Amino acid sequence: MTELTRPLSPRSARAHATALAAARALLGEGGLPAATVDAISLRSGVSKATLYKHWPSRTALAAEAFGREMADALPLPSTGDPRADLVEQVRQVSAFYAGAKGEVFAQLLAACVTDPSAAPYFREFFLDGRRAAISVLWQRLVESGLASPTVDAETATDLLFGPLIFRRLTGHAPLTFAEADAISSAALEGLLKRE
Amino acid sequence: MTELTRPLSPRSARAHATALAAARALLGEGGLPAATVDAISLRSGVSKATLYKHWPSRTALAAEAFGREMADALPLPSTGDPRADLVEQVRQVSAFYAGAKGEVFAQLLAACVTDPSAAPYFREFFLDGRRAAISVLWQRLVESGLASPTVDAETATDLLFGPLIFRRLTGHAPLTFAEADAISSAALEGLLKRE
Amino acid sequence: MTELTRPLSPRSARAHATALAAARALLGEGGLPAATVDAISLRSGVSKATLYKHWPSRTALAAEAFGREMADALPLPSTGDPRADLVEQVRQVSAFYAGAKGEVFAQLLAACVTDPSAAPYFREFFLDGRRAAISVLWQRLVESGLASPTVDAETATDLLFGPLIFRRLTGHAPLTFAEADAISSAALEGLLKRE
Amino acid sequence: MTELTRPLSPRSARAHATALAAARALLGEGGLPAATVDAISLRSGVSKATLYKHWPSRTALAAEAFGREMADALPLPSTGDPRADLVEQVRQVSAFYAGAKGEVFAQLLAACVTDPSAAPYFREFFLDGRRAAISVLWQRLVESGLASPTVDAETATDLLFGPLIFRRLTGHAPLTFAEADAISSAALEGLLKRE
DNA sequence: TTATAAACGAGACGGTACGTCAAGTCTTGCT
DNA sequence: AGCAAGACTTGACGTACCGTCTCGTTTATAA
Repeated sequence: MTELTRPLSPRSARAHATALAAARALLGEGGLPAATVDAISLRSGVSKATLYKHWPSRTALAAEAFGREMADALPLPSTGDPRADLVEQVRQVSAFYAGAKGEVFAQLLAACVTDPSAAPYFREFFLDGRRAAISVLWQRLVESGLASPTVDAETATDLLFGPLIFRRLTGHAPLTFAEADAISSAALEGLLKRE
Repeated sequence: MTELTRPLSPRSARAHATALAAARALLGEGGLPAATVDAISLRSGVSKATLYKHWPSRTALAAEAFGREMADALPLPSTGDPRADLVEQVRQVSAFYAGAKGEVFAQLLAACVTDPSAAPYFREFFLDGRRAAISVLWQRLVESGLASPTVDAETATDLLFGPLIFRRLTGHAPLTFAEADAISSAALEGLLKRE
Repeated sequence: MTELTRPLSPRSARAHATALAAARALLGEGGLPAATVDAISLRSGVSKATLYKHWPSRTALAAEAFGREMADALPLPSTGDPRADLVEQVRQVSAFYAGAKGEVFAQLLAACVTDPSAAPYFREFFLDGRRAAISVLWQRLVESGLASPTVDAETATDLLFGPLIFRRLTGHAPLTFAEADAISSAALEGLLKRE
Repeated sequence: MTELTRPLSPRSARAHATALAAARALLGEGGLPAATVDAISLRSGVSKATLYKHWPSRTALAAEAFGREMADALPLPSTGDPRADLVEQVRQVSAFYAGAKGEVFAQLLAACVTDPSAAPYFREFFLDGRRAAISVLWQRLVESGLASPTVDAETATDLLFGPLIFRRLTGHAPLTFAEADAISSAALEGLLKRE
């Protein structure tokens, strides 16, 4: 448990949860631009003052809402073939980025650049989750002897997803499965051990 | 010549250039947040109305100003060793991202997510330049037989810089030379031919 | 001939007339707000620079256009009965003020408050014409011995039309024939000689 | 109490009053042109957004400020002689129109033509007050048997002040006491009963 | 007929103010 | 006490129209 997830009084917990639900709904309807503080307050019935007692900024609130929603949306593949699992995960994630949720992801990532107070929330509730998932897959590869233990999961994650995210942000190239495969295979060639 | 760089009357050209200079200065002083439309107008003496005739939004203006400034700031290494050149370029770029200019880069990249009208300007005046530079280096590698012609420069660029940019945006990991080397060597392992 | 109506070269005269025609049309379509300098220039093909060589301001141009149009629109009644003629004139004018043209009149009168350079044009091309018409009627009354020569036509005009215009501007009371009659009869009672 | 004068929370009332005071001061210094929204906001410390929550437009704000200021500035004469009182009132009002405040009055009247949203404010806070004052005087005349009850105070007011205001707006004739007397006596001749 | 100077057409520019928006803070009153 | 309601400040945005200016072209008149 971190500083961002301390226990709350029942009343506070209710306000907290209600606000998150409203934010999630608004994010789904119109992305981050729709998740206005006033809109969240209005829909949830939680006052603005209370919102700012729970989160340092609107972006932080949205980041937590988004992160919690995504927590279960991207299940870990587990076919037994570690390499295939990782490739599959990259494909899934690239599909995610290409879709509507990917748009929200991009908006949040962008917003965190401007609003540093939100970054910890985005990391805590979204990025760390993704990263942990990859760590598991990576660990399996290392244990299978396919990947070198000298490359840490951090670097592997960045190599596998950084390119996809970069494309998503700049929109200079499409995010198809083919592209995802090209990237993941190239990256994995570099990451995995030679025979 | 694209649509964004059509020839202008002398008078317009003057206003255009003056505005860009003011924007560049403001970006240098306080990053994107300082490059307000009013501030640019005030400092350059170019009226707001004129600014909005030349650019669709403040972000587009800033993107062009930033891109033009960076055009020469990142020279191509040319030591004769294609692989070393590419590695050196990655190191330089990672240093760039880690510095003050990298902050502005991140702000612009983020702003383009929110403001789609600015994205073409950012691509035209910054990203494409960077991408072209890498293409040259990549071409040398292909010609040297070190890299496979089946991997295009686009993919290579994304693989080499996507991870760095991702780190810069989320701030989850530092952008040191060591990190840059780890990433570039891992990526290159996958990209380059095995002997 | 006043300073405002000096002879022009054929070319200039053409531009002058074309601009006035365009202004008149625009006034008819959307009132003074529609008679933008750009709109007049665009529709007439007369450049803005030329417009400002002929008139000191957009309002002056519009005032002249309006005044010339109205010159013949309000014919003098001439039934032989001077008193009836005057009453009829007041009724006609009140009907005019109540209509669409009256709206434009009000807009021009208002604009001249803000833009003093236009006032002479409004007087020259509109007000003086109206005032002259009343003078004729008033003169007939005086000659008929119905009105005292000690009251000048100026005062009579103001008394007869001031109230109507005041109502038109503030909109606090309607401008019906009944109202016009009430005002004119009351005013005339004071202006005309007793039996 | 009308819709324009509903009760406000203490906080809002403070902002409302402060804004009006600033507007009044600015009107006094530079007339309506000086009563810019930004200027009022700056001087009063009330933000523009708040101003636009309280009033539909800058003109409406200025109209209310002006009207409230004038409320006590033009006291009712009460000499016991109803006719003399009315003449005196006309003289006072004509002096008012001829002065600096009259300039502001003309500007506001003109502005209300362009900005219909402001007209109710000008009526509510200025014109109705003036009109009520005249009604009192007129009532006294009627009660004294000097004026006919068939002429309503509305018409009398328009007849007495319309001409003055018309002169003030067009500037075609001066607004001296002599002129005012000529107008008022002529008008009253028509309005008052013959013995 | 041709030169040439004035006037024009096209349209960009500087300036000023407008009215709007969302973020984040603060007050007021209810529970 | 603590929260809902909501008004307030701040800062920037993008727009509209005015009147001025530049530049290249047309037109009228005199050589």
